[in-house]
Amino acid sequence: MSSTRSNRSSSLVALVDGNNFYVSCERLFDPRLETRPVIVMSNNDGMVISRSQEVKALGIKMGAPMHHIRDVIKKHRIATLSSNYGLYGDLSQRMMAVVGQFGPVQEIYSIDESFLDLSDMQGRDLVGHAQEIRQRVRQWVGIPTCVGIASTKTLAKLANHVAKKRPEFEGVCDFTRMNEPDLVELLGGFAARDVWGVGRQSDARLKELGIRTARDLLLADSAAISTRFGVVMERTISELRGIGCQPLEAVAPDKKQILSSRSFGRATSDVEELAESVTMHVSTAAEKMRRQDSACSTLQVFLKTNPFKPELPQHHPTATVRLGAPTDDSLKMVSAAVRAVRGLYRPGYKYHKTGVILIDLQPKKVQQLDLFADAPALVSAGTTARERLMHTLDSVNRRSGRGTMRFASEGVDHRWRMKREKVSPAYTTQWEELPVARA
DNA sequence: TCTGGGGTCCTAGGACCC
DNA sequence: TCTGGGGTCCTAGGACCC
Repeated sequence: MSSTRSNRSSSLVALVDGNNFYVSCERLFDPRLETRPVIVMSNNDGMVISRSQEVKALGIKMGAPMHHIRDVIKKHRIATLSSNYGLYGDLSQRMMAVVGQFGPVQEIYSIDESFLDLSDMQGRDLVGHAQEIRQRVRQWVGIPTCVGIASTKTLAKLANHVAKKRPEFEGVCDFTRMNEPDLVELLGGFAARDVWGVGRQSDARLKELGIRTARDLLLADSAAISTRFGVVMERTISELRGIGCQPLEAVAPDKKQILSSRSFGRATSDVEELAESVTMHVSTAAEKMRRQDSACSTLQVFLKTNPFKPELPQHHPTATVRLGAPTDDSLKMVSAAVRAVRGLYRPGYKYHKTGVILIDLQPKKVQQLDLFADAPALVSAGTTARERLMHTLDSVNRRSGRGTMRFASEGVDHRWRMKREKVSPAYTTQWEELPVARA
């Protein structure tokens, strides 16, 4: 054991994470929420995706279906809000910009978390530095955060978790300040499930081997774990021991696939409505794809009935659609996808979700040509009329809001659109909805 | 009435080739 | 009588993350 963390001094990683991020965003613009327990709900107001401290204390779990907790909500006067991703995304960008000033390399890991490389601060006051980050984000953006510091990403995640759970750390936990026996003992107080990369399934199987805590996992026989659980879990153990297996990625790599899907507010058996929703998903996904300058030659379309209603007949077909030469042309993709919907559709089922996945993504410049195509689709000099149209479409929608310019086959009625009954205003991204300060 | 959406990586198994 | 072995590619599915 003495050698397991001997090289930990070589790198320093901080994880900065927003506390109850969506709830914090909502509270920032509606101070009345400060004194109430608050829940932010998923799309369609279906389940819990962010909870204030008070809600966590009441034992309401992440992911709980809203209709299971109706009574608790009423009893404790919990405020429930539809999710407002425009708001969260905007505040996220501000938070990331502030955090990024505190280290030479930042990896934005999710909407509310980023890693910072602090390796060049060896021997300096890291806790003080981290407190400064927290204070500035709080002051400039308004979001409370916690910071975990350690020699690897996995340990930094765990340190962050400790900082959140143990008030005595005052929001910052630095594992590199602790000596090894103390750290191992501390980890004995946290479940294996709290470790990044240990999910529900692995946790159950680890328990069968007597591995219950983060400490147990750190001390486990990694060769034996590797055969039973695979290389991913083996890497997790290495990271717990201070051996970095996951470098920081400052530049987000291009997406390898892009998915757009959504449950309906109300199930439908109407093939035209299914086609409308799929048209919308294709155009959303294609716009994202063009933003990263990629093209694709294959897409998948799927329909799903509601799996939570086993008493109804179930149908969840998928179609894989080949497009020929790689393309980023929404029109081409829409017509192929809609054809696929008509092929997949069976009358008599209540569909409650559709989706489109663009797979096979590749940079536009280096694409393979279709051997049988009449003419190269995208390599022609300059831009084609179709490309200019896509460009116009994207810039209009960027400037004036999604859906300003769209395909006729997306329909206008949208009786299937999702439910968002309690959404807060777009405080930071729409002029008409800016908060007003009163004297 | 009522259970999200968007990703990544890994593995197993089948088809096919030499 | 004997019934291989190694490699690639593709797909589906599982597990994990937030």
